Amino acid sequence: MDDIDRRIVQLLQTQARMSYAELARQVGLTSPSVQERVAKLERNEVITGYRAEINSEAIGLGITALIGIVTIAGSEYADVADAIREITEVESCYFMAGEESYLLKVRVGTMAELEYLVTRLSRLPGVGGTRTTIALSTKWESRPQDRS
Amino acid sequence: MDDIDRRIVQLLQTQARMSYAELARQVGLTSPSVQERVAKLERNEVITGYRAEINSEAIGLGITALIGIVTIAGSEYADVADAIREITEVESCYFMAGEESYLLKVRVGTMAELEYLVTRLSRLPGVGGTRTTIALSTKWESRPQDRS
DNA sequence: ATTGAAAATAGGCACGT
DNA sequence: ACGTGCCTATTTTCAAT
Repeated sequence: MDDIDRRIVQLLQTQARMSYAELARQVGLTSPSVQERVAKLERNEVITGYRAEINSEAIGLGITALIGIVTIAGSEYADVADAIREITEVESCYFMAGEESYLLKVRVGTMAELEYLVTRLSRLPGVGGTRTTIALSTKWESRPQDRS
Repeated sequence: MDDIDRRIVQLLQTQARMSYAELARQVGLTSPSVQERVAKLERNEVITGYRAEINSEAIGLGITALIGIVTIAGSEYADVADAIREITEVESCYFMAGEESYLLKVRVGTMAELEYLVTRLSRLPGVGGTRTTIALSTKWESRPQDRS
């Protein structure tokens, strides 16, 4: 991980479809060299994937909510996570320090769907309670970190 | 937005660097047709960007935390958001319903950096208080929604 | 450095309005 | 007749080794 690697990562973080040729021009190497570096970054799991960013409203998922999950004492944390994983509306899942063991970011199309989602979550084995807050707007999301 | 568009979106959501040629094969169209569709999806802001997913630990940002921000009555919400935006450690920022007006997802390398970050946030004009919780682990993040 | 593949672009055809 | 969406054909650029 030298400066050039960092520069490559930085470029791909915001323009993941950039060609190797273009990357090469920007970092001052040849295309094969850059290909080799990117392959190595992928192999070392510095780069773990490439995603198109989708406007969720455009695909009928206009509501974003955060749901804290309080687990029941004595339940297996991993089992709770596995159960939550089955629920496709849960875009992100963090195991947290604090009273709420999990924090979920979810997306749904309607309030009715959110209600249904919360009831499904609250019925999962090991789940003692939920606390839902709604995002009125997303100011920004998944902004790349500038560690350069 | 027909079924083919949805399929293209779905493919790019998980493999953003897939070539137009490969996309074309998968959806049963020619490469130029797919290019045209993708260009239109970008123009209509259904696809808003392409990002490489980076293993944050690998770039020295091993700590993920969530910070709720209580704003002071009478302060301009937008100004608070603008001030927060200047802080690069804040990867996501949601304007929330509830007591905490903003919820931030932040990444730092060390606890000392987190402490410094929280103090900077708490000093911003309009910020009345902060509540920080730490992610012990990320089970998953930015998982694509299956609206297909 | 070379070869095959893909991207980009232009032009035309068919369909539906 | 016009816009739309797909195709083919060609040139240029890129990927891969």
